[in-house]
Formats: sequence, structure tokens, C-alpha cells
Amino acid sequence: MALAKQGRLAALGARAQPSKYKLDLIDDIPEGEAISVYKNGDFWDLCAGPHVPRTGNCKAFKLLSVAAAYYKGDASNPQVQRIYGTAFKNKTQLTEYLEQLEEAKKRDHRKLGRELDLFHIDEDVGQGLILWLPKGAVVRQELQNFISAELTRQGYEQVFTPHIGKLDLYRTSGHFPYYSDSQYPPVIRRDQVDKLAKEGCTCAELSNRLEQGELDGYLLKPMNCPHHIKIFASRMHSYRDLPVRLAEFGTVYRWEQSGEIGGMTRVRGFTQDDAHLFCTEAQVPHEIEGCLGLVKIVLSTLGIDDYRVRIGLRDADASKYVGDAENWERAEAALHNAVETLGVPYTEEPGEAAFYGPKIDFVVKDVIGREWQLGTVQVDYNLPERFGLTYIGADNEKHRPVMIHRAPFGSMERFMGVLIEHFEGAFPVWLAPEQIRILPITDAQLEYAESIHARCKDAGLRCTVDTQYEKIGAKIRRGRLDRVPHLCVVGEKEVDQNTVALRSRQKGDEGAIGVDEFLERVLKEVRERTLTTGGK
RNA sequence: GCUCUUGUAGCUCAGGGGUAGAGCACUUCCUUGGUAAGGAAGAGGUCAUGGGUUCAAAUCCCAUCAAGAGCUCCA
Repeated sequence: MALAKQGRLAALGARAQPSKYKLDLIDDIPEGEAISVYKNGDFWDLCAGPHVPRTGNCKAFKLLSVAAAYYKGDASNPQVQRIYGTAFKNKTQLTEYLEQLEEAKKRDHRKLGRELDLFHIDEDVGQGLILWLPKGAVVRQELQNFISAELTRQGYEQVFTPHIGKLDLYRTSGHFPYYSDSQYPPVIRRDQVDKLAKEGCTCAELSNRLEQGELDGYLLKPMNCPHHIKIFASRMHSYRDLPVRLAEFGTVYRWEQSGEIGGMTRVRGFTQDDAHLFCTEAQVPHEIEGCLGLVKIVLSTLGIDDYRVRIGLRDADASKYVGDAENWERAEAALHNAVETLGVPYTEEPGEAAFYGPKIDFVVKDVIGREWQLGTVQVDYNLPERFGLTYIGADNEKHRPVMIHRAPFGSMERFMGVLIEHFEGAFPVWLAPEQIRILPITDAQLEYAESIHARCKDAGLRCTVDTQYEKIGAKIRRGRLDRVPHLCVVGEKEVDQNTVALRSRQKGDEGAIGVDEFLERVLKEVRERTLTTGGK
């Protein structure tokens, strides 16, 4: 039903409690335009729609949660209560859906992270600061080794830089004070603080003097680029040097709003598998393609194929960005062309750009259905300009290099969180914190178990022996719950024949297999980064 | 940051104005057992923290901290 504005206003006004929000919404509708209204029984209400044609189509429903939302999605507006629910044609479908939700929760990386001893977050350390436990650290180290090998292959050089830098560095880059709200507060020298205190300096003055640059301090780095830029700028470069590709697993710190923090996916300290490429204008397309290729290698190696690609562009609000329009246009075109040549489906989203340039993001969903940005490739004409970067061209003149920021994982923390959910904690052999567990049937096989353990270790495999005085059933159960990919049962028979009774995570009981053959097989799985699916 | 919900043993949770509960995990003892849990005993808690109300607070109220969902934000 569509009503003329005049009539609708009168009708809403006639209600016992006309909602001021509804009235406000009506005010926003241009004069003369039809106003859409939906009706069910005696109840009718303003709504843009569309609706299901009849409520009989959703007989089975359940309210799931209640939360506030800012009116019109604007944080400066008051909040209104929103009730979330779901509806299905019949009860069977509803129950099925709810069971799916329950199953998904079991895969939640926060739950698995605790159960599998992968990471810990401690109140005394701080909100959003991840402690990687030994087992989680193994996974991370393997991921880093994997990416490092790819970097070497693709002509990157790895560097190390400190966790802090002077405020001036970030004034130049534009991070400070532009992003002050989302940074840990500056670190100021003690003697300076003491002196200011004696002078009776107020917090407001302190803040102001920091912002004006009258007072210097250090910042926990919110990004790695300024440090890498300084490495590039530390010497003269010829066009023959380019592209210079500097990579670092660099840890950065951002003061995320407390309500945003959760698990490993949104944190306050995280390590990017970062790199900055300094190249000539002409090299940009090729370099972007190289970066995109790297992201694709990473995702396909891990079997992550359910992702989408997003090109983040500027929106109309120029105050959010640095640099001139011409540079932005060139950068946006470069990204656009690179994605086109790769032939992956993508969406273009205005307002999703970084403040210094447009970007290509690889976005995946977590078990709850929330989207997270993982890999990212960003073209940047602006920071080279702010830092006055140059190289000497073939014409013996100074030229401005173009910078590309890229991180195939994004952050190790977020990637780990997504990966835990992706594998349900059952990591492929090359990543598994514990690749092999030997389960002796009785103490009589302990010595034999230890000898296999030693052979595994010599072969560079991660292996343990379950020496608990328990029945084999209990040991198997524990091994399965711990998602160990290979369980080796050894009893009298195996000792006699120099074999192990293999129970793999994927195939279950596989029967006896010679120790040499077994080791070879596992080593092959590690070498080839074989993806195992299912069988938690 | 905002709204709502939650915070009890290492974990998952029950309870609730009057002496703190279970299962799993842990420790010890018994069990030497062939593919998802053998048995028994024991230990473990300032009921998140700080205030308040009360004869009495883990329980009720307030604040703080933290967690969860959503919103806003995310270089």
C-alpha cells in the first residue's frame, strides 16, 4: 500500500503513541514521493519493505537477541532497541537452523583456542593483547616459515624494526595526530613529565603541546610503513634497484574501542606479515599482480576458497584522506586493472579506502558469519611524497617512487583465529602443533615407543608419547580430542614387526604400517603441505 | 565508545539474604588394559574488584574491571 505523504502523516498521528522516529523518517521523504506502508490485520506501519507476502509463510520463529542500534546508523544519534529473530516455514527447518548455530559455536576459535592450548588472553596483560601458547606459537611459526620462503622466492628482503618511533615520524606520515583516537597514548620521557608537573601543566595543555609538536615523545607503532620508508630512505637508490621489497613480521598497536575487541580477530596488538614495495610508476601493475598472486598462493595452500575481493575506494568526504586527487585516480585505476587481469570476481566499495590510498582486500567470514579483512594490497602515492622519497632515474634526475603496502595474511592473530575456525582446530599435518603421538598399549612397549619418538624427532617431526597409565581407548580418545593427525598404537605385535598401528585423523584405523614407510608418508605430507579435511 | 546480557573451582555450568555444589581436568592409590572415557580417594573457590543496604551479602543496590551479542569505528 502506498500513501501520499499528507494522508500517511495524519494516519500516524492518529495512533495512540506516534513514534517520533517514524515522523522523522516521513519528514525525510521528499514531498510528492509515495510512502510505502505494510499492513497485517489491523496493524499497519511505515516500512520500505519488502515483506513476506503473508505471516503464514513463517510459522516457526524464534527471537535470538536484543541489542541497541544507532538511529539511522549514526553514532551521534540516540540508540533504539533492535530485536533480532529468525523465522522458517516450519518447526523442522527452524530446529535444523538452531542446531547449525550450535555446531558453529563449537568451532569458535575462542573456544578451540582454549581447549587446544593455542592462545590465551589475560586480564592482567590487557584487553586485546594475545598471548600465544607454545602450541599456537608452533602454528604461527610454520605459517611465517611458509610465507618467508615465498618472500625469498619473490625477491623480497626481510628487515626488523623497533616497536616504537618518535612522534615526529608519525607527524610526517600523518598517523599522528590524525589517528590519535585509535593509538595508545604517546610515551613521554620521565624528566619531561616531572618538569611539566612542576610547572602545573594540565592534561589539556599536555595534549595540546604534543599535538602542536612543542613536546616530543614516542608512539607505539600503529603501522610499519614509516619504519620501512626510513630504511628505503637510508641510502640513495637507482632506478636499477627498484623494486625494493622490504618485508617484516611487524607488530603494531592500535587503541581499538573496547566494544570492538574480541578473540583473536579484533585486537590491540597484532603482527602483520607486512611488506612495502618501492617501485617506479611503470612497475606498479606488475607488482600489484605479484602481490595478488602471493595472496592467492597463501589462501589456496590453506584451502580457503570461500572469500570475496573488495576494492576499497574513496568516498566524497575528502577530509578522510591525504594526497591529491590525481594520485588517487592513478592508484585506483592501477588496482582496478590488476584485479581485472587476475579474473577474480570483486566489488567496488566507496569509503573503504585507507587514508593514504585505495586498496584491495580479501574478506572471509567467521563461524558466526561476520566478515573479516585478511589479505590486503594497497597502492600509495602519498606517503612517498610526505617523506620526500626519491630514486635516480635513467635520466639522472630524481623521481618519486610509488609505494605498495601488502599483507597476505593481514595479521597473524586474525588469520590464526580464522584458520582455527576454518580447520575446526584440526590443522593439516604441516601446521599441527603435534603431528604424531605414540600410544603404547602397555608399559612394556614404552622403550619401543621412545625409540620411534626419537626417530620422528630426528626427522624433524613434532611427536610425543602418551605415557599415561591408561587403557588404549582412553589414549585414543585424548589423541582425537587433541586433533593429533597421526596416532600410532604400539603393542607387542608392532614391537615384534617394527611397525606402528596407524590411526590417522582422516582415515581412522589403518592397521599396521612399517616405521620407515610411515615416516616417509608424514614427511611427504609436511613437504607438500597436504590439506587434510574433516576428521577432527 | 554506546545499548543489553553475563562474571561461582583450571574448563563447562547448577545454586542463591543464614557454614559453597556437580561433571570434566588435576594429585595419589589400585588396575598392564588392542582403537573415543577402568575404579577409588584427595586436593582445589575472599562466588571478578571496590563501596553500600542489612543482625547477616556470593546472593540485593551502585561503581569499576572483564567477557559476549549488536551498533558505531577499524590507517
